Amino acid sequence: MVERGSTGVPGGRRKQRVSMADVAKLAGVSSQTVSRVSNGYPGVIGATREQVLTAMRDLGYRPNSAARALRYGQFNTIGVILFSLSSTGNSRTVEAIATRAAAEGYAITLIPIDVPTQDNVLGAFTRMGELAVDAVIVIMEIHLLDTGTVQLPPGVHVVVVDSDAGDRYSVVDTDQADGARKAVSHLLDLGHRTVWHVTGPETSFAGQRRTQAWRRVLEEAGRPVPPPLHGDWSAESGYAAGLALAAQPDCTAVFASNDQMALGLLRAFHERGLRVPADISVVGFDDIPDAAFFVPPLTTVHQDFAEVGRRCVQDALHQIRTHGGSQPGTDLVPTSLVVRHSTAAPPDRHR
Amino acid sequence: MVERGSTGVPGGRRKQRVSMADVAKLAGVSSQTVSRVSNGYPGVIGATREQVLTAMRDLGYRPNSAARALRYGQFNTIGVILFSLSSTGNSRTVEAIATRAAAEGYAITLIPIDVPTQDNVLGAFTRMGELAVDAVIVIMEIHLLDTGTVQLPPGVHVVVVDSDAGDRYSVVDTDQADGARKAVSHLLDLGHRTVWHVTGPETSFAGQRRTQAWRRVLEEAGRPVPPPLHGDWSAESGYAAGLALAAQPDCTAVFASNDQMALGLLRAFHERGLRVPADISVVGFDDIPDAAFFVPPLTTVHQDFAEVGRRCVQDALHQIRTHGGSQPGTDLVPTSLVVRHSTAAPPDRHR
DNA sequence: GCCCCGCATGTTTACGTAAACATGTGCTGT
DNA sequence: ACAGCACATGTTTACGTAAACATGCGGGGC
Repeated sequence: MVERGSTGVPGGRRKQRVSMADVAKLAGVSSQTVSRVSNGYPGVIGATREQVLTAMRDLGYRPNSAARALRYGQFNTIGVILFSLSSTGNSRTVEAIATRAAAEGYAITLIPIDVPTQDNVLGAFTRMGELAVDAVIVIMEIHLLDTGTVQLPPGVHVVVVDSDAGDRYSVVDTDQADGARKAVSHLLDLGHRTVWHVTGPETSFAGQRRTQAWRRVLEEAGRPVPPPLHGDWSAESGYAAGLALAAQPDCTAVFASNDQMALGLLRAFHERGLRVPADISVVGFDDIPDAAFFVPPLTTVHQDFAEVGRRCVQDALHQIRTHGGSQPGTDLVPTSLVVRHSTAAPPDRHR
Repeated sequence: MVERGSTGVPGGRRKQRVSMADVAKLAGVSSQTVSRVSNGYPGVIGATREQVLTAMRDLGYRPNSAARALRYGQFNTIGVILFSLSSTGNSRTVEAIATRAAAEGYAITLIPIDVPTQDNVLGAFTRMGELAVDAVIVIMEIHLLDTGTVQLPPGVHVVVVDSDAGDRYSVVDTDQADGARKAVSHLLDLGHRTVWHVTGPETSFAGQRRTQAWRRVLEEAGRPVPPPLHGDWSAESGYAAGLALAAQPDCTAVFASNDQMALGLLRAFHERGLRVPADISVVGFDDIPDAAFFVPPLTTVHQDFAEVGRRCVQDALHQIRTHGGSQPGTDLVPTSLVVRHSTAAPPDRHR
């Protein structure tokens, strides 16, 4: 008989992972008793328990979660499908999801999608299907999924962030419209005749809703609606928009659809010699940590990403526990306007 | 006999997930044949294969990864333990890890640690041990682990980012020292007599190494070494440091240990009427996307987070495939200096 | 024409765990 | 003192998959 446990490689161990049977043998008990100790069940006498615990320590026993999952039919894992972690919002949402899930004893499995083509998304869902996942949280413009093509594996519970798919899925989202409303109203209240707007990409529902709300507020107030400038969330696109806006003599207030584009605006205005907020006011959206340290500190709409993440997990767990008992619908997380120093009344000549 | 498949809950299905046996029954074959088809093995005649595929589709069969993992003894999953996703660097590293891992057919499981106490870290490792994970990537100051207390579960392969634990673990990291050297040298080359410095937190090895390199360059050039100012990576701490530095009449150049603190510096200097770079030069570290749109655009050290993530996964996979065959050691990813507009020669009076 | 071999498919088994059921010991109550 | 029961512990089984081994059929070589 060859001793297969020994190997010449330092630290190179066969995958002879320690199982309950091994512990049981060493402790001189049955594997069921080991199981009971491992799971903290009562009905094991002190001395036996000690023996088992000692054996576990000596052998470095760790339960095999695959076997557990197989036994229980669930994995204590939530999958997160997302397009990108680069945006502050996404990474903070994911962090909140992970933290909350950990507190509930769930792990998070990340499935990133490089390029959001139908194929890739479909692939991600397929992989999720094969994956050990009890529920899936999708952080992505859901219309990319085109429900006709992409079939969510049945029996997998889904929560969607940042989408209008509330009729089909459980949706958690920031109240984009209300946030935008607050931003635009704030500028109008300061006395600006109207508010210009730098949008997010057209593929973004969050961006679309902010833009809709911006338009709505202006229309309701009977103000002219300037043509929106199209951005892509990046500071660079904000900078480009800022150069264009600086050439508009009647532009005294801008609502940017996120803080990074607002940063680009600030730089463009600074370059063109426009003082913020004396000559022109800027409001952003997101309230990223850096926003308070822009020059000048940015007035912006605060999004509670942590709360979004928390509710996602709550909803996912609820679906898991009730076997999909919850109805589709949209859960809106409120926003708040954080007023800093990038907004003020318009210059006198524009009054 | 009660039919347990039916339930009154809309969409609420028992966990009667479709198994190979179900497919086999419908297709009129044995489950082994289904297995063969599922895994694309040869030795199944066309007609039979078609029958099985049809049955799979009809029932919506998806393989159970827990059973697979149990059978094979591995999970095709890499765990990532991290302190925070909030920092740009971490989230981009994680994104790169996830992307690369996905390309290799591995999933990523995230374990966040709220507060990096020994207990929490230990808990995370324990959970990882129980988790279905073939390797672990730790993004964290490793000295928090204090190897005496925290025991990595044996048989789990580990890669560490941002640490000096190269003697015990496989470490992948940005070449912090070289990056800092480039930053400080750049400023000296411009004619500054010396360079002030805002550090990262003392608990950060990355920060420590940047600070060491800063000091070393000054000493080697025979320049005075001003007392470093202590930051915590946040723009706010950079702002505070900036206010202090603005009061130093002989300070003409500052190296901030990351871009966010540099942002804080820029704002403080702007508030104090110091022009950057005419009166004072600033260099950051990281090259976050926004840095190009600071006022003025920031000269900074570019870190290739994506490459770090990629190498982490490569190393982890290598360990998995060779059963831990790789030796501990440090794999350094090079940096580059990106010169923008926040640096210039010192004002004449300081020449 | 018969034997043997190859190939398609079926059967058995093990992976590690834990519920369900089975056993056996000692103590309690009358 | 003995029935009966509570409690500690052991045994069996199922979870879904796939390797290893077994079966059975048809066709080619002699």
